[in-house]
Amino acid sequence: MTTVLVVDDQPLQRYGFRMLLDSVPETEVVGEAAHGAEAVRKAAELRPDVVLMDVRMPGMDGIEATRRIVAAGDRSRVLVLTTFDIDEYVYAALRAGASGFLLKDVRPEELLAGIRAVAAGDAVIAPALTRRLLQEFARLVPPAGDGSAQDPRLASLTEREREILVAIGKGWSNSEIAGHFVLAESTVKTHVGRVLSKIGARDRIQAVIFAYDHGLARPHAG
Amino acid sequence: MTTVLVVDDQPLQRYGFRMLLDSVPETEVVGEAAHGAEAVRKAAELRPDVVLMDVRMPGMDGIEATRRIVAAGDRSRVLVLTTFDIDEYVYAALRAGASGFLLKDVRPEELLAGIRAVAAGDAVIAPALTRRLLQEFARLVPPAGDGSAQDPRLASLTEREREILVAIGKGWSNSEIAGHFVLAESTVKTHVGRVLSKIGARDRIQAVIFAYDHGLARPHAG
DNA sequence: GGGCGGGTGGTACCGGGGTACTACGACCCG
DNA sequence: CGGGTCGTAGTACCCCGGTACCACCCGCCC
Repeated sequence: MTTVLVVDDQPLQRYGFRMLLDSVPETEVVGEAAHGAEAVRKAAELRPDVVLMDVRMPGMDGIEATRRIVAAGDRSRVLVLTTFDIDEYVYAALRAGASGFLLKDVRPEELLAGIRAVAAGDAVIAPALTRRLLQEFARLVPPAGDGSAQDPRLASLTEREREILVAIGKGWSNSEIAGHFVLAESTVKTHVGRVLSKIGARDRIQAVIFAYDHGLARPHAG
Repeated sequence: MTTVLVVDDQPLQRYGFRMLLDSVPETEVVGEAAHGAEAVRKAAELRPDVVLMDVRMPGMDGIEATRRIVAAGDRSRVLVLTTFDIDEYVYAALRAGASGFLLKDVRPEELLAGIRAVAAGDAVIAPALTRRLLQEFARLVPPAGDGSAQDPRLASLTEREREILVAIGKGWSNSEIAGHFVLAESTVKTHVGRVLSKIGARDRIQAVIFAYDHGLARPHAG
């Protein structure tokens, strides 16, 4: 038996969900909420297996409510529902920790399958959204593990120059680089000058950008 | 009617798929292939709506075959199947341009639903994989614009100062920034100075790094 | 040996970047 | 009204970064 909390500001919509979910033996609606704040409160109180969450609501919206419910760590999974397939909602919901994202025009059996999957710890995405998500994903991932088709400008650097470029990418000044590699500052200047010339950067700022774009420098999000 | 090309090195597996797909009126298997090279050739020849592609095959594997079929641009969608839920396969397949990824233990009706979705231009992911994909996605995206758990230094910036920081992140000089925003260079210097002070950067180079680390600047790998 | 590329140094110069400080209009709020 | 924030703008000053040019050493290879 899967317990469900239905969150939607439209009473009629909640009624529809309740009818559907209570009509099958495997799910049971244990509570309803009309807005985000109530959803957070009831989720903490009822500890449902799944929270069926509408995105657009007055007051605290579904995204923020999702974030808080997930942060509470009560093992409740959140399945987000929306009328429109607006991308920003999708991304925001996923960042908020939602386990799934479906459109409201989902067929009943698909919704039930979605709830089943989410309750089991899996995740679901509406097929229409999955395509865009995959495109976005493919766009994000490639720079991480390519390795073969690297920039010829990068290949033209000597070992030492690459080290210098990495140091530039860390934001070090010439004197700091000199200190780190035990070199004269004039030597560092020579190296930096050659690096800039080889990669076609007019100054070390664009060299930093080059380093980030080519994976020589990596975010460490502090 | 959806035409399907079945690609698998196991004859018995192909037979199973053919029986299933030909048993319903909406799909028809128009061809089979036993390895990647044959798959690429037959896809070009038969122009199926959907290619059901096994990942593990002798010779050219399903990933490479997928890449070539997608690159051919014949509008064939590739639905990748694998026995194991190995992540690297998933990511590689998605990068290769696959429209879907399902496990071989999928229930027949889910496979049919998947083929239907892919033929319609949507995408599908096995629920068990979707969860991991979403986690990965959430890991990749958050720096883009979280809103809650973001750096207080970033929050302390005014709207204008954030714009300036983004411009700095693009590698623009003060005069370029001035030109872009139609400001006096002295004004830009004032803004830049305040930005550096607020985020605790000693010069614009470290501001560039800050921008990248906090998602205000994005790699564009060129 | 001589040439060559890479790494290491130096000097000299100049311009952009950063700092310090000041100032004023617009706007909001108590 | 006064006070605060924000955006705008200016002047003056100094220093780091970038460039140009040169020089030496080392290892390698023709």
